[in-house]
Amino acid sequence: GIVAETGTLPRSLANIDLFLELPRAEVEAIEKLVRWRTYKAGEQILDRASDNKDAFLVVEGAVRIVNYSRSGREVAYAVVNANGFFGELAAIDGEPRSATVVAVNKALVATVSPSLFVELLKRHPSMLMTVTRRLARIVRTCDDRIMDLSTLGAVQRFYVELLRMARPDAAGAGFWVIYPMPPHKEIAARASTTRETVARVLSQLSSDGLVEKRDKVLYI
Amino acid sequence: GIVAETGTLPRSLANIDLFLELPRAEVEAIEKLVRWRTYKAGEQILDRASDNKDAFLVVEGAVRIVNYSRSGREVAYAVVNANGFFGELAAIDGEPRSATVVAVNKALVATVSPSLFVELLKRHPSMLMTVTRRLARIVRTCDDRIMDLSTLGAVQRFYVELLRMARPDAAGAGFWVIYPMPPHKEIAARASTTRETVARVLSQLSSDGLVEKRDKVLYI
DNA sequence: GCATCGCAGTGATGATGGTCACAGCCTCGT
DNA sequence: ACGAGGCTGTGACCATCATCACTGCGATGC
Repeated sequence: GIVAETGTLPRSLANIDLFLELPRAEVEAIEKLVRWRTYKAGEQILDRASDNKDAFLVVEGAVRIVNYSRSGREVAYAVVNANGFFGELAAIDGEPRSATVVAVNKALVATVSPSLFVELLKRHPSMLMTVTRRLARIVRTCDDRIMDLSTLGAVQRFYVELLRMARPDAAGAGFWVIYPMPPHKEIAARASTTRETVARVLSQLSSDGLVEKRDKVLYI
Repeated sequence: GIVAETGTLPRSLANIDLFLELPRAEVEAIEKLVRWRTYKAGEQILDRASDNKDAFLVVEGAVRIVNYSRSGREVAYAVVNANGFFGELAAIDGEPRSATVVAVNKALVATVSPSLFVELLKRHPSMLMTVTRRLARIVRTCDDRIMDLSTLGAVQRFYVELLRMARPDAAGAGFWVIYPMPPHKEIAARASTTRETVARVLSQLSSDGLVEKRDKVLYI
């Protein structure tokens, strides 16, 4: 759920996507080999500059993968939800960290040493295959993004980002909704533009009657 | 070599990076299961729109991975040289092609059916690992590029592209050289800018004495 | 050897969008 | 309940670059 405010923590890796195909016993063994840690909302989990090479499993909460340019501009790469993982890159190739990671919500995260991670991948080819498929998906996403950045203007990028975020309305009619409407700042980071542009275009769309706002956006 | 003008073709997969760790016998078996084809310089090998899902091994020559926007703008992703491979994405995840591929030189390419490719990966985890590492490298490259596109101006992107292409001069002194100087058009595609901007900035640099041209560029 | 085509250089122009600067609003925490 | 700090709208301005439009030049083919 969004946040289980209830005091303590189910330190189980049973639901982690990566381990779905592993025998229960093995997963329980792994649970004892990882380090556990909770992070507060907004807390930094991993810094681009750090020389840490661990892989991370997100057990509860969610996490944003992000990067800051020298000039302080924020570029958002992705969000990893509960039961996902991140930090595979450095664990696999031993190169330096390529991005910074911060907790969105309060989050419970398990840390896996790179040697253990690689060991597991070697022992369980199906796990390796999962990682590979994930990387494949990431590559596709990145390629698309590069295309967008290279060929579209800021406004258009914002449009497609909107579309990406929107899901067809649950209750029938041709609406599309963006439910937890993220702050302009964040949309801007995803579309690689500025807060101001997002605000402007949004109010433009709104006055054109294309979108309506009520804590969430409605599409016509 | 650049091009072996000598008539025919050494249809061997012995040097393909992917197979380096495989026993010779196995590689020879594979040689009989692939389709062979040569392409002329500039010929299109793979179209973004095609529903083909094969993987490809580059035996001779080189290949450019590229994409065209609706407006005809070209975005260059990468170059795959002899002994490399491409097309893994679709072979792995079965999704549609994400890019177009054209031959740079005359090229000899072996085509592997997706089922065989996956089969091989399953049978040889070390091969899978190689593919995974390659994807990891690609992801890193893409991330960097997204950063550049998001935070740098066209001119600066061109600068860093120049730097990326340059290698320290073989013979001592503090020069950096770009040897086979690609046409402006192509540099522009890599840096996501236009031919004109490249030309302009280049002549600017040149009049500042920062670079000199003589079929190849010299750095001070 | 001449014609052709693609590459290279450069100017003029205009749209796009980033930056700065405020002013109103929420919303949370105490 | 009230302040503070973050989100949001919007105006003015101006740098950046893509686009268009030509002009040489250098290969390449017949």
